[in-house]
Parts: sequence; structure tokens; C-alpha cells
Amino acid sequence: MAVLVNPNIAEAEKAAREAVSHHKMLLVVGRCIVNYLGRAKSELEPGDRILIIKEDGSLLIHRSIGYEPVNWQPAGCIFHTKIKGDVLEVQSIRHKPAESVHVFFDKIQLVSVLSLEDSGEFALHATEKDMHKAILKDPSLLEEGLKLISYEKKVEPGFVDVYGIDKLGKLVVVEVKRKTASKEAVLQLAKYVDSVKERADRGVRGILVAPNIAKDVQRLLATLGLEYKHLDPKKCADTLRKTETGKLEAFLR
Amino acid sequence: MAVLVNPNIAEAEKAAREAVSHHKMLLVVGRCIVNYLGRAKSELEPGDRILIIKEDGSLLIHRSIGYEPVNWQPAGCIFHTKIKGDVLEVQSIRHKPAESVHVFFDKIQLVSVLSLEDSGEFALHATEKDMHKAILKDPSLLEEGLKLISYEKKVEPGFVDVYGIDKLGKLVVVEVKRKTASKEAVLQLAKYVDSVKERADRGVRGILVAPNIAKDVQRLLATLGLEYKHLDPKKCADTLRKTETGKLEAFLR
DNA sequence: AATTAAATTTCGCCT
DNA sequence: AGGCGAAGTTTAATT
Repeated sequence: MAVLVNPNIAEAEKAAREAVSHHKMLLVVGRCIVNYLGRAKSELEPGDRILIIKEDGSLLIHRSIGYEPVNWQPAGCIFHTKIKGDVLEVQSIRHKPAESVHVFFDKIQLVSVLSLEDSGEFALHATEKDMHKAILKDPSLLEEGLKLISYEKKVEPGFVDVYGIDKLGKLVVVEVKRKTASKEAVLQLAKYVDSVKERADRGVRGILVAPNIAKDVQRLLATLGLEYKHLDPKKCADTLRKTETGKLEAFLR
Repeated sequence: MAVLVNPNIAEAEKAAREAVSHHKMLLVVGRCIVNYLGRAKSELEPGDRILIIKEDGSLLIHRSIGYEPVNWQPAGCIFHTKIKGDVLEVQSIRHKPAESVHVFFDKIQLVSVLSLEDSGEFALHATEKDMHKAILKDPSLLEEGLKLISYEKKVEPGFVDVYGIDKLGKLVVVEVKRKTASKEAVLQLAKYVDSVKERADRGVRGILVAPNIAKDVQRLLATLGLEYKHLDPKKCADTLRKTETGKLEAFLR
């Protein structure tokens, strides 16, 4: 890692050039103007900002406020650095769409060339259990008028996730998946529905609940006379949070 | 500006605490894990990242790749820093929705407390002229079957932006605005329409073209028997870019 | 490759 | 304060 505090333009340009040519992360803090030209066009008048160029060729320019970058480029850009008088110019160009960002620094407080070692996995959670809980709290997440009878009901081949009666009095067997519904999920649901039908004195529906489903899996589902209901894990988290808040409010009341 | 290279945890915590308490920008580069809990829930396993906390209480965590932050919080968060053994913990909390991000650093390469002076104005351009040009290139941006007769046509009170005939043979007077359409724009259009009507041997329509319009202005427009057509400056820029590309392709052919 | 849908979307304007 | 629409949206998935 290299850190330059209050470097001159030549030192800064050398570090920046090395960073982009070796695909290392570049961090520059300084006074600059920024011009963007592409799908639209923007100009940013002089001020202190942070420039970040990442290994993958993405670019960010952050002001002192605001969660979003004022200017940016997605990954895959090509960069050039040059000195124009007492100014460091950083060019970022990408194609499809053809867009460019030009940054001109006339005062530089900090330059850093970093290699961030980062193999850590990122996991965005919303467990299948959370989805179950949300549906139990608010069955209308699946459809209006649905009344739940049991949770993780034992049927011949195993356990049905959710089991209920719809507003027309039909039995409803629900299989929940937290990721894209697979063919296996469809077959499992079909198995449970058949098992329930054997002992049922009325109509039985099977609903596959998931945030996503492939079109061919959707087709298989339809062929087997089953249904698909989109349900986002995030929405379930929302529902749980709301009911918890409700509980809290009820407690405080 | 303060810069600490390879500080120990205590030094880093002191700088971080000072930054958030004085609403200065904080920059931390180091090895960390990140936990997010709110509308959803995420966990990020150990790795080197950049943490940015801004004056307005926004938070960003950037990995070595990717234009988007891996974790973030919009402006308005409250921060706490603490030392747990050899680990620096930074907490970020916001309400509505209730969400938190917890960052745990066990190795720190760089800490910087910055005050960025930045009063520079940011301007996203898409000039009214650009919109005119786009409409001239492709009148179907306004409606199908529209034929243009003239551009900046002189009429009694001044100049009509765009002047044409629709597919039913009616004259069309168009007023273009690059920002939200104001009451003034409506009255100006009405003036031009009236002026044209005086000499016209057929029906005359007035269309106000803008990216936006307030509801009360919309009402006034309807009262005066005029029409509103949404048109985005960006879409105009797209249209211009496409036709320019077309020209280039034609040239190369 | 193009089209569609989702995002911890955020942000701004309008009711 | 809540709701709807737009964004230089981006990104991933699907046809």
C-alpha cells in the first residue's frame, strides 16, 4: 500500500498511472472539476471530492454529502492519466453506451494505491423459516381469504410447509422456497398435493411460493395443475418487522 | 486533514470517534466483517474494504470490485464507535425504516478524517435545444403521424418552438420545456395557439412538451383546451445519439 | 443480444 | 407524512 499526503501533481500522476496500469485500487482526495458526457451530460464545478477507481475498472466520485456518487462509471472502463500544466487529468472511457468522465485535479490532499485482499463471501439472508413466519402472520401475502390450518403438517411423504383453506373452501397445500423455484420443488409439491387429495373430501390446490421461477418450471407446474405465487423474502421481512412493531406498540399501549 | 497509516485500534477508534462526533468525513481502509439488519439481513465475511462515513450521516462500504457499495446507509444515520478487544466496531443506525450496519475492523491500513470544502454546483445538462433537435429528428417522440412544418416559426407574439400537422390534418403548436412545465409556459402556449387560430382555416391543437408538469398547471392546461406530452430530455439525448450513430453508419457504408 | 424484472433500490415531487 | 414516478438508474435472469 502506498500513501501520499499532499503530493505534488507529478507524484500524484505517477501513483495514479501505476494504479490504473496495474489494476490496483486508486484513491484520490482533492479539489477537482468533473465533466461527464454520454447518455446525458454533466458538469461539476470546483470542490473537494474523493475519487475511487477500482480494479475492475469502475469509477466513483463522491462529494462531502450524499449516499450516491455525483459521477460514476460502471466496471470495464479504460483510464488515462495526464498532466496539463499544474493539473492532473484522469480520463475514464467506456463503450456501450459510449460515455466518458473527465476529472481535473488542481489540488491533491491524498493519494493512495491499495490492493484490497477480499475473498469474503457476501450473503443476503432471508431464511425460508422467515418466509413461513411471515405467511403465518399474514396469509393474505399468498391470497385474500386464505385461512391457515396448520404449519409443517405431516403428510405421507413428509411435511407440508403451509396448509390451509381458501375462500371457496378448497384445501391449499403450499410449498415455500427462498430462492428460485426448481423442478424438484414442483415435484415435491405435486407429491404432497396427491397425498392430500387421496384423503380429501373436497378440492385441493397446490401453490408453489418463491421469489422466482423459471419459465420451463412454470410450464411443468401448469401441466400438473399447480399454481405459482411470487413472494419476495424481503417482503416477508417487512411483514415480520411490521407485526413486531405492532406487538411493541400494543405492549406500550 | 488527518491521515493515519497502519494505526493501532485505539488510534483508529479515536480518529473515527472524533470524525463522527464532529460530522467530518471519515475514511477507513482495513480488514473487516459487516452485518446489516433491517428490511433484509446480510453478512459479509472478512476481507479488506473501504468504509466511508459522510458529514450527512451516510455510510458506504466498498469492496475491491463493483460500482455499487456492498453495504450502505443513506444520510441521517447515527454512529457509534467502540473497541472490543483488538477490534474496532462502528455502528450505524437509522430509523424509518429501522436499519443498522455494524462494521468490525481487526486490521486497519488507513484512517483519514477529512473536511471536504465543496460548494461547486452540479449541473446535469440536456438543453432545450437538444430536445428541439430530437423532435425534429423524430416527431413520433410527440405522437404518431405528426408532420413538422417549421421550427421556431414566427407568430405574432414571438416564436413557436415546433409547428406541424397531425395525422387528422389539424395544426399543432408545440411549446417545449426542459424542466417542469410552469403556468407561464401554459399561458405562452395559449397565446401562440390563439394567434395561430386567428389565421387558421382548420383546427389548431396546442401541446406543452416537458419532462414534468404540476397537477394544478395540468388543470389550467386542460381548462384552456391544451394538451400535455411528457418528454424526457434523456430520451431526446438518446434519440440524438442514435441518429448520429446512424449517420456514422451511413457514412461508413 | 435484447427484453423484463427486481433492488436493503434512492430521490424527488405531489397529495 | 405517504404515494407515485424517474434514474446517466444498475444488475441479474430469461428469451
